[in-house]
Amino acid sequence: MNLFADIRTLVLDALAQMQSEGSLPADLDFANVTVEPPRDVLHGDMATNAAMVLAKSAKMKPRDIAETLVAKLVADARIIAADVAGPGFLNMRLDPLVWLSVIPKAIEDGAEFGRSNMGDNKKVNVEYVSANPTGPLHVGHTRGAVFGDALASLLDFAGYDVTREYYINDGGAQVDVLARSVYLRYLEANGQAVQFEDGTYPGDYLIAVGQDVKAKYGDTLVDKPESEWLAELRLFSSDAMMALIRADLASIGVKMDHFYSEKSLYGTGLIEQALADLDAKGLIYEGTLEPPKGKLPDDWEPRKQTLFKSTAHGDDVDRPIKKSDGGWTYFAPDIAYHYDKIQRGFDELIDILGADHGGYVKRMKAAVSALSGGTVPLDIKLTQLVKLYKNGEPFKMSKRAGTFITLRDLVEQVGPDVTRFVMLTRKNDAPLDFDFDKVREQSKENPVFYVQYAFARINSVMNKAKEAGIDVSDTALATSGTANLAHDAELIVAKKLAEWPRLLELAAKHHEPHRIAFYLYELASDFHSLWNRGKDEPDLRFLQDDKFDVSQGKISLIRAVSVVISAGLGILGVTPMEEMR
RNA sequence: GGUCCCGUAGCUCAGCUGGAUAGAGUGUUCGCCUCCGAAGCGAAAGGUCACGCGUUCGAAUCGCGUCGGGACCA
Repeated sequence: MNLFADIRTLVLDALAQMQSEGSLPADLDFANVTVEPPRDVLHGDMATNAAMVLAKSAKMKPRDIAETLVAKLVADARIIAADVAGPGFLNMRLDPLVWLSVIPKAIEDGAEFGRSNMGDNKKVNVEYVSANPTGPLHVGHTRGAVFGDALASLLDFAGYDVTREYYINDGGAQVDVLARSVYLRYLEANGQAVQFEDGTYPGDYLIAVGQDVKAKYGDTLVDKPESEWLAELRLFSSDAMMALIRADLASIGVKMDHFYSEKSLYGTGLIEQALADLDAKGLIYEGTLEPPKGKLPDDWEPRKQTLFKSTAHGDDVDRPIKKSDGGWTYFAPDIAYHYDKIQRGFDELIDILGADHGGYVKRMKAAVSALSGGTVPLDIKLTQLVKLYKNGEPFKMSKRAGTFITLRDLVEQVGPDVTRFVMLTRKNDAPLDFDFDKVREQSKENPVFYVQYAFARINSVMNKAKEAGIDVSDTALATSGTANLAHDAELIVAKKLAEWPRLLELAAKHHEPHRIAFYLYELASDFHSLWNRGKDEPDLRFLQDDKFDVSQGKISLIRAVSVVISAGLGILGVTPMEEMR
């Protein structure tokens, strides 16, 4: 149920009618005709740009089209007034009953209210986190995890068939580093004094892994050359790290459908297959790249290598896929991985990456475009840095000393709900300030609590109503009737509720879950406002002495608010709080 | 040198992919608890949408350029 879509259909029908009557040319494109909430409520309930958009191709004055359209629209029972304003805007006022009809609908649908089929069950793969399996997740990963997870839920709610996926970079040199670091911890567990030099991971989290290695191998690996334990410890260590990472993800409610191992690509021929596909399209060649412009790296020298002609698909330079020693570049398995996603039949791909991978976007898009023949869109969302603060003071992290803030720290200090919500109160490509103290503050300044507070207040009123003997079950409220909700202040809230299905589709279309967080804040604000008006205007109080039916109608309104809040929070992965005392 | 992101109220940020007089929070000033949760509400004040051209009925939004901040570049 999307009232804006309903009215747009009405407008399009009216336009078609005008065409059949000859008051509008036959061949017109209505695609750009929109029905939106007007910026200023004084203009009405909904506005359409139809007259202005069509004026040019119809070779008519906008106002002439609008006048005829007005006559058609007001014939519909839902439209009680329509008029032309400004350059040709058509403002409509709807019967309040139309707005109020959203209330029983929301209550009936519950957490499913607003679910859309715009995705048409298309298969979407959302790849996120994908941190190297070399240690626990830190703050930056957390933002990617929360963003990707909320986006996945959002798309699911919008009718897509979503797969949540994590790509494990377990094939590269950083896993060697991990294995060597674990070996040092293993020696330590066997009573040796060890030193962590540059190029090893000194973090405490490997101590336990070293002890586990000892438990499994005893002292049999001590004093053995690297060649005898490296392969073994690579596997052991990366498995241990993935167990750690899965636990981290679970602690903020992220559950992947699929973990895809880079290592599993090797030896299957998939890389060769993907590159053969590109080769068949004439996109692989042996060549020498131009030297980069500007300052040259000291060790730069021209060199012949195997290149992917990514410039044919929008990249700035062609990219090497083989190193001079004949091994794959890190790009080659990534191509194969995305090739595999396409082979698995996804209609759309989304990658969530940290902003430091920005340089990667064009080449990956080029690869997917080439591999899929342009049929599978790849959207790459970059999440910007998280700046940590404590009491307003920047909180420094030192990776060298191993004192970086982990996802676990966040969850322990502020909890998963606050972490998730706060990370979604900013657009993904805007830097985020995360203040450990402010996010726990219980005030309006903190959006998490503001929204939660609204939910708790509604719950509180409903409890009061129940004590007074009013039936506040959803089945009773959905049929209670909304005839008593005639006040403008109440209509404001109903209108905000009616925006939910539309907002959800827009958020899904643009891959921007943060819009939900902002919407929930606005909805909570409208509710708090209505609540306070009840102090001056007793008619607006939710509980009306002895008038059970009137009270029930008013409670149905705020119950609809709490339904939408919990639906919205559900998509964001946040649990609503029944009470906050 | 190049690529990508960003520049909106004193501060932190939205702005529904081109719509009407650009909006919230915070801060400042002033009001509201005998009353469903004041962890809240209302009002005032605050703007050259970084700057300059261009595209058109119409630009914070799209294009080009300049300046400034950030990320990245075998």
